[in-house]
This record gives sequence, C-alpha cells and structure tokens, in this order.
Amino acid sequence: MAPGAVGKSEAKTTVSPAAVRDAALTLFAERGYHGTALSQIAAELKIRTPSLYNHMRAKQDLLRDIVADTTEQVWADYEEAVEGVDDVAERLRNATRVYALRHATHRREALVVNRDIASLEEPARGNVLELRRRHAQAFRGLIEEAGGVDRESATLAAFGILEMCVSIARWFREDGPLTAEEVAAKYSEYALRIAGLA
Amino acid sequence: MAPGAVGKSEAKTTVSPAAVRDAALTLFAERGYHGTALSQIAAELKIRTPSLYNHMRAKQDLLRDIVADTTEQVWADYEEAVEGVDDVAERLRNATRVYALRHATHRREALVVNRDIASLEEPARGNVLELRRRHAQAFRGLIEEAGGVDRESATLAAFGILEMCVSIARWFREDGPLTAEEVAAKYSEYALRIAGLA
DNA sequence: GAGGTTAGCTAACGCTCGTAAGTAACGCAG
DNA sequence: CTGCGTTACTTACGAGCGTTAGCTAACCTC
Repeated sequence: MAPGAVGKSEAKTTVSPAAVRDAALTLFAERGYHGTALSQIAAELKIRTPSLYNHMRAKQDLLRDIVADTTEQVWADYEEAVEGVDDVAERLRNATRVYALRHATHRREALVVNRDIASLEEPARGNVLELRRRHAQAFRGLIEEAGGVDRESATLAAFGILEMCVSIARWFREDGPLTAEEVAAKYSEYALRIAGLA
Repeated sequence: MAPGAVGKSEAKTTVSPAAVRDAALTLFAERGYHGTALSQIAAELKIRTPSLYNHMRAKQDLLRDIVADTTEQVWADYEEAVEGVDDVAERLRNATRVYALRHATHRREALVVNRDIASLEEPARGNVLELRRRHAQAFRGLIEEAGGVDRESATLAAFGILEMCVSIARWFREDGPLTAEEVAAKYSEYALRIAGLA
C-alpha cells in the first residue's frame, strides 16, 4: 500500500508527507524558510523532529516542492485563461482574474513563493525564475498588443498589475467582506484601467 | 571625538556604525534577516565577526533601526506630500508619487521592511505595524473622500495602489530606461485610474 | 502467529550561529 | 612622552540547527 495513504477507515492519527508539507507551508508563510525550524514543523504535527524524516528527504525539498508546484500551476492557469479568447482586452482581463484569484485562494503558497525564492537552491531556482519570466513577458505582450500604451509603459504596467495581484495574498481574508471571486473581478478591472483600456 | 567620525583626511580604513548598517542593509535585502549571518556582514567589511560588536549592540538592533527609520520616513513623506494641497485627487497623486519614489530610490530598505517585519521583535514590531496601518488608512481615506468609488472598493484600491508601489523595489534599476521620477509619475497616474479619478 | 514494513522514539553527530572576554596595536590629548 | 580611548584580533561559550543511526512497538499480509 502506498505510504501515508490511509485505508477506508480514516484518521489513523499517523502523519503523511502531505501533512508535513502543509504544516511547512503554513510556517514558511508565517516566518519564512530560514525563520522556520524543523522542530516547529514537528511540533505542529505533534511528533519529534527526526520523525519528520519518515515523510520527507530534506528541508530544502519541502521548499522546492511548494515553490515549483505553485509556479507551474500559475503558468497553467494563464494558458487556460487566454486559450481560445480572441479579444485581447478580454485575454488580459482573464489572465489577471485567474492570477488574482490564485493569490486569494492560495495565500500561503503565494507568500512563500514571493518571499523565499532566494532560499531555493539551484537548479530549482533557475527553473522557477524562468517560468516567472515567461509569465511576466506574456502579460507585457498582452498589454502591448492591446495598444493602449507605448512599449516602455507596457513593461511598467505589467509589473504593476502582477504585483498588485501578489499583494492580495497579504491582506485577503476568507471571512472578509468580499469573496475571492469578487476581489479578482475588481482587480482585473483595475488591470484594464492601468493598461489604458478602460 | 565621535566614534567612527573620520577627521578631515578621509578613509582611515576603519569601520563605522553606518558602514555596518549599510552592509547589513544590502545583505538583508538580498537574503533576508534570518538568511544573513553576521559573519557575512563582517566579510563584506573585511573584518572578523566579533569586531562588529565595536559598532553595534546586537543583530536584532540592525534590523530594528533599518525598519523603524524607514517606516518613519515613509510617514513623513506622506505628511509632507499632502500638506497644504486642497484638491483631493492631487493629494492622492502626491502621496502615491512620494511613496513610489521612495521605493525606487531606497530599494534595499523597502525590500527589508516588506520581507522581514515578521522577524522584528516587540515592541518595535508593534510600533512599525501601527505606523503602516495609519499610512494605509490615510490612503483609503483619500480615495473615499475623492468619491470615485464606494467604501469597500476604496479599501481594495488602497491596498492595490500601495502594493503596486512596493513592487517597484523589486524590479527598478537605476541604470534602466526610466528614472525614478518618471516611474513615480507613471504610477501615481495609475493610482488615479484605479481610484476612478481618471 | 511469524516476518516484513512502517512510523514513532532517543541519542548523538558536526556544524554554524550570535555573543562574550581578554589582549595587542594604533592615534590623539595632555 | 605618557596614557587613554578606540578598533580589531583570537579564543571560546552555549545554544540551536539539520541530519543520521539505531531501537522499539504497532500494524498488514500470509
């Protein structure tokens, strides 16, 4: 049987790799990678520190998995969002909406990615940065293509829009007055204004 | 004579508290507070680690000074920017401009403040957060007062504008195609659009 | 009910960290 | 010239880190 996969009768009180990753995610988001000790992750799971090694290979692997998976999902979101949409303004709106939405619904992942990329070792770091660059350039391309602003401003606007979305992870609360979808709709509207399309 | 204050003939090859703080600032901005060891700061200054203690009291003090000073200057910028300006849209433009400008001209400070506030110990942490809250609420107040959007959207817009400016510290380069002033002008224009005033 | 697998434990490792103490060299004030 | 203040040095400490090894007890399969 696959390790950690609990059978029909649930809740065997045993820790799984996914549980370790989830605890790490919470703590990394709160205190940062270097600010989090394995002993704290273990405490969260109510086991001793060395027992963690039954479910992971190294601390760095936890960070790598979190950052790599998240970055790939961001790119997948983007591709799906613009696929088959003809109007360029609508492509920009969709791309911004899914990006904003992810930052509202996956706050911890977003915080870790944006704070601890520097703590990621090569070659993972290079791969992640490459994917991010591709995403940012795709955004800039959309804004240029839309034609509301000149080329230099497009770069500026792209950075502004992306980072505005990233910021959502810092203040959004699930029990707040607005749902994630509402916030995403607002911010994609802001994006069009910044790009000179509204 | 004041310690570290070099006489008329400059460059006595001796390290000053300001030099330690500057080296710490650079490294904190690059690798984060917990990711930076005092040994690295010492290496940057070409002295041994314990010699740092001739110019500082503790590592935490370096962080506290950097973050506290920067936060206070941000607030001072704001007050000066809105002082005596009647038109509310112009107040918003000015406030955004100086905030953006500071993030372009003090990139390292901005990166540290936005990344390592969690590593700041009390009571400094509380004080800083209080000042930041005041600044954010002032922005929200400006947007509400301007009346381009409803109250809930004002909060959203304020966060978006502020974080858009913060992002400048992440990509701005002094030798890039745009000056800090040009970027600040652009972003304060974006702010007005987000606030529904353009 | 025996054998193998798993997940927990304790103990211990090598390392690096931030910090303290004591000492030698240098420069200015008397 | 003498003496004091300053700065950097070496040495050392205690603590905490990530990680490894080895044991034990529980469970799953047959």
